[in-house]
Amino acid sequence: MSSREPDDPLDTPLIMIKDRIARSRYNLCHSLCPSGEHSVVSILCALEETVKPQRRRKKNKVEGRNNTSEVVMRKRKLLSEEQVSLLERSFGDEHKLETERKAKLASELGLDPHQVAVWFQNRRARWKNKKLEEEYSKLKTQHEDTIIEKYHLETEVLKMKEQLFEAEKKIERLLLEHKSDISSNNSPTSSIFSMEQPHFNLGEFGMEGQLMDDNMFFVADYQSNYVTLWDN
DNA sequence: TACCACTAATCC
DNA sequence: GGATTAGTGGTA
Repeated sequence: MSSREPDDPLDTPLIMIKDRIARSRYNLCHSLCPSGEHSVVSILCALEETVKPQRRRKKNKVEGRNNTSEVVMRKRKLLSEEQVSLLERSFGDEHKLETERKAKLASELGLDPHQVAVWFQNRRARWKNKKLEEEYSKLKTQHEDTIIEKYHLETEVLKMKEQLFEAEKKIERLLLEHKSDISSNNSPTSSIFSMEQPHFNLGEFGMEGQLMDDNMFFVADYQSNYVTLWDN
């Protein structure tokens, strides 16, 4: 009576075999990607992509004379206009084809039920491709519109930044002027905000400003009456 | 078993 | 060369 080796697969529980396969997968991936940057699944998928076998269809063969097999070209029968028309109408009603409907259609068309099934299969594929193309062109248009809008917004932001920069420069210049006025003991500038505080005309930026103290500048927006304060 | 993706074969 | 028909293998 011969006893099996302890490592005989037949003696190994299924769970242990699965565990070994998992560990082998991990070791393989680790050797391919030691940094662990790519997941086991992504590496396996990539490997499968690269070694994906091309499916080659065998040519139809028939038994020839003297038991030799001959390669024959498959004859493809084009459907008549009436057949296609009825199939199209049926497809328009419902893209799926139940067994009963298939048999009924096949008998009405004088076709093999398998031919009807294949026709529906191919028709669904054509329909899906068309939908994808439509969806693609819709998304492409949306994308192009978004790019144009982004460009306009970016241009606007640049203009506004320029305006802001100019306004800040002017404020700085006026503050300096104000300080030099004080030091030379001149009388205070008139203001719409207050008679005591210095007022700055920033009309070209759509606003006017007033110095509240050494660290605070008060700005009124003409158009929206919105009032802002910021630290100088 | 029906369905799908992919492909080959064929027609026009 | 595009459209159509049909074979093949994988999957739920």
